[in-house]
Amino acid sequence: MLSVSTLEKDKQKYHHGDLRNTLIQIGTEMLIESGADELSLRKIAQRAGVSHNAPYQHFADKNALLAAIAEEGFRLLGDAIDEALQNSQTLSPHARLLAVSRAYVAFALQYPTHLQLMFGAFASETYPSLANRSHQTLAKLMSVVAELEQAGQLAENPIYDVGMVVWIALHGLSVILNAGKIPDYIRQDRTPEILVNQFIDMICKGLLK
Amino acid sequence: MLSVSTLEKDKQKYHHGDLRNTLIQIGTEMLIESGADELSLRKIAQRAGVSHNAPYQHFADKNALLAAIAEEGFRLLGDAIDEALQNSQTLSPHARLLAVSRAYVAFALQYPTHLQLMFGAFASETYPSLANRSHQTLAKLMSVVAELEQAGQLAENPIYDVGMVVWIALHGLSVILNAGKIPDYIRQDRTPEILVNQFIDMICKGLLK
DNA sequence: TTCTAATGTTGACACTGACAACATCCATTA
DNA sequence: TAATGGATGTTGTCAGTGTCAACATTAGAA
Repeated sequence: MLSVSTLEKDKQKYHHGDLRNTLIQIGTEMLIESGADELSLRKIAQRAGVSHNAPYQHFADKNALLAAIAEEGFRLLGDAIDEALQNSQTLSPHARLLAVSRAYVAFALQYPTHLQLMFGAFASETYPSLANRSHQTLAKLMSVVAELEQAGQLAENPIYDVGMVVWIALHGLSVILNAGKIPDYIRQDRTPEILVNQFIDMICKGLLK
Repeated sequence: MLSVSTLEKDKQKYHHGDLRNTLIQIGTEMLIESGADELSLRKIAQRAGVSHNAPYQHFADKNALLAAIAEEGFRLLGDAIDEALQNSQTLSPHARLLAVSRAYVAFALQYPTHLQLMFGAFASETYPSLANRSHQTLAKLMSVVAELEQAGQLAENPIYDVGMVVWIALHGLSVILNAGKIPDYIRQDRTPEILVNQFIDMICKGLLK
């Protein structure tokens, strides 16, 4: 092999420098591009310009890298929610809840494979930082619920339970939309946004008399 | 190889007879036993006592077999719901809704990998019979909602939308429970059954004043 | 009975995750 | 400054996987 001039911009050092984060980033990209089935450690390593075994210095096994990618997914989801909160500052708590809800489902539809990874069965004890990230995401939902509470609009339920119900509804809707499991005769012409608005509103107001 | 006496009980015929269903059944068992990662066409074929390529006579590829296993999962879920309906015949529509809800979540917790498969991204056009099965499952939920309607207990929402909201909530709760994503400080000591009862009740009554 | 389509087998191939042994490099310390 | 050990990356290898192609066996229709 020829030795590479140190003046080259992308000079190839023996040590990558930040391989761990690079692998997570590339994995995230490939997951978005080609889906979870096409994700292989070796392809990720290759695209990072590193040997097929280098990832094992930073991740115990493939699952550990997937968990890190899932964690990155929660970060992205958190950003999307934050953005919705930013853009709805002047609105009522209820309108903000709907804005956040739409952002959640929009994220789910944009990154379906990510969502599946994020809610896969990664043991919290094995991947505590992943668990933390998911709790942080939930906290963002809770903050909107807290606004409703402060506005005196909440029925008499534990506030945390209200947040959980919202999360559950958003996630259920996301999964069922992604799986294409809403029959046409029910869905009719409604966009995801409209479905979110209507379904979350129904939950806010209650299904029964 | 020695020729096998035709008197042997499990004589090995060249043609299996009902390989397609056998593969689905074995796949279902292995999915329950060892999870989706351990599922391989070759292991399933081996356990069926058949060569590693025999499955390709009945399934275009691995994904097609997975779709069939997912379909079997909807059948099992349907059975669980039917059983809950049987056992609650004397109860009120609302109590029957809760019974079905508990059955749904109980199934999800018992067969977590199945649930993930069932709501994976199988294109409805490619696997129409899987789509049918999922619609049949939804119909069972709808029947309980119809009871509520006939009892005059439904708020003014399209009945199909009510059914969808119930499904969404049940599925969201199932996934989030399976993923272990309810923080301890929220979950406290509540069993899944109690969580189902409380959360579904909250949705029935509404979150807001 | 004959013949053809359905069903099952054998063999091969590229790809994958993982392990072990080795190479390179960086940072600390003497 | 020099060396030395731990962190990082590489090469080689292995069993297991999904899939394709070619072939073998069989059941059922003609």
